[in-house]
Amino acid sequence: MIREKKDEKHELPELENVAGKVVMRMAPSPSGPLHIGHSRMAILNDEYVRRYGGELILRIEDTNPENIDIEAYDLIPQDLNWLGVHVTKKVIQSSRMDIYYNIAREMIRKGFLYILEKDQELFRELKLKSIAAEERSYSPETNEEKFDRLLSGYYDEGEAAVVMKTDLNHPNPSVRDWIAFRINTSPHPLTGSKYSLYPTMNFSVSVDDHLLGLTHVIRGIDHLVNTEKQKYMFEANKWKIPEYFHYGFISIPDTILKTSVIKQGIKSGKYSGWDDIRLGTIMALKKRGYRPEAFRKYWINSGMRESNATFSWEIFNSINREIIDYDAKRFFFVKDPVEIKLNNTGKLKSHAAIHPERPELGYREYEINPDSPIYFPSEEFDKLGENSTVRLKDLCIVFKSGNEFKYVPENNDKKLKIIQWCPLGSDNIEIYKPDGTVDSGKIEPLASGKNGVVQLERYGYVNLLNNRGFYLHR
RNA sequence: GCUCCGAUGGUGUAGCACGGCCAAGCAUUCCGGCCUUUCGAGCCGAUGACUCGGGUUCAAAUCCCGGUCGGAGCACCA
Repeated sequence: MIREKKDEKHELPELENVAGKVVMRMAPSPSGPLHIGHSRMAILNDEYVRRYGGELILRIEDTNPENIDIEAYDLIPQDLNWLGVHVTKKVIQSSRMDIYYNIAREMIRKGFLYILEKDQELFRELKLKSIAAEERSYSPETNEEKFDRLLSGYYDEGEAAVVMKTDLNHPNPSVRDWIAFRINTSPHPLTGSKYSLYPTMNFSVSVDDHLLGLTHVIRGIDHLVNTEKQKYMFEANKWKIPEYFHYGFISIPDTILKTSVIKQGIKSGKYSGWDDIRLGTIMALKKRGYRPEAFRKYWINSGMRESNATFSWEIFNSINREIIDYDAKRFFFVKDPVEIKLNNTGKLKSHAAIHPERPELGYREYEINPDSPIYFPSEEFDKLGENSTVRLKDLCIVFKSGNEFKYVPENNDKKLKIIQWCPLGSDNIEIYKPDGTVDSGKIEPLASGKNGVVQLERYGYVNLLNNRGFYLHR
């Protein structure tokens, strides 16, 4: 159904230097589940692997024991799976510590790494002046000895580190002799206190990108400098350097994404969980009724530009609406209902399509007895002037008279305001909105017990879930 | 401050690597009209952009230089 649409434009650009298949990766840190920003890197990588064939590696980067949420190891793959991202291989960095140690030892022997026993303030000052720390010229033997001491737990946090030799005259001070390993004695959720010497991201990423055979790396421009740092690793070891591409930042307006903020909010009871619909997590967006295809289409549409941009909920919603509309059944919802009499003398019958473009789905029909009131949105009622005529959608025409309506027979006036209503016996429902507010009211009987995305006419698309509603978008 | 990146309508993009086919395409929003017993969908129409200044050239959104603005990095985080 969705596939039939003609998406003539909006294709991702070709990658450079593709020789046959590609190997790509996404590398989240396990601090929490994925949010909409992460979905971009996941989908972009997935798209290219689909196009060229090859492997898509999920590499969980958990070399900083202080920034790990154990739940994330499961939540991340779940989110990716829901997004339709096809991971062919999963790697967890904390299970590869020996690999990093072995390569480090090799590099120490070759003189590419040295052990620093100096406080970081001084080290940083020296780097700013392009001056070598005295340890830089120590022999490989001395360094290997110290490395063993480092591994044995001889040093405490901050007392020593392993440094990658680069170029002390590099114009960017942070590229000069960067830290390759540091000590962190916090317990690791997966490995406990087995290790205390952890590689920094620039070291482990380089090693893994090489060992896993990455051909292309696409990542955000925040990694531009890291790419430069990592190239020193590749050059020192004579490894083949992957193709890099850096895309610009997308700022996502009006959306709570920061893991630390969310975590704090969950803890304090402000948010109900990772899927609280006020959040920008994949789980929350799923709960509201966004479709995975919408994410994919949006990110392909917005491409891989290096300039920064703003995420457009407008466009995202429009894409999603196109996907869901065909399957969204129509129902009436009356917010803040008031009971209003129609003063009809005979029975009235309503006749409304379940989906205006799909008559085969049938109709929603209700009978309104004489003297029986209906539910009507109070706000709309208050706005109506005395004697003004409106059409109760799919039911009849009425005019306002005091606190009641007066029934009038059909007329030919096509320009009447049309307003939804609900029959007596409708269920109560609460609709939770992303801004944190809740709309409560009545939903027509035929909708009761339904789950999934529906369109509440003149109100918006809502995901129904166990007799509650979660607002999707207009 | 230093290093590095970027700049097309309200928003998101196409085009720029090989200057002319671009008095700039598409999507979305807004506005108007049609259709319609939804403020959804559909149809028609309208408004709206190449950051600025120089240069090269017969010709520049596309190449060069400078300014401006925006962003990223300057961690023993990723």
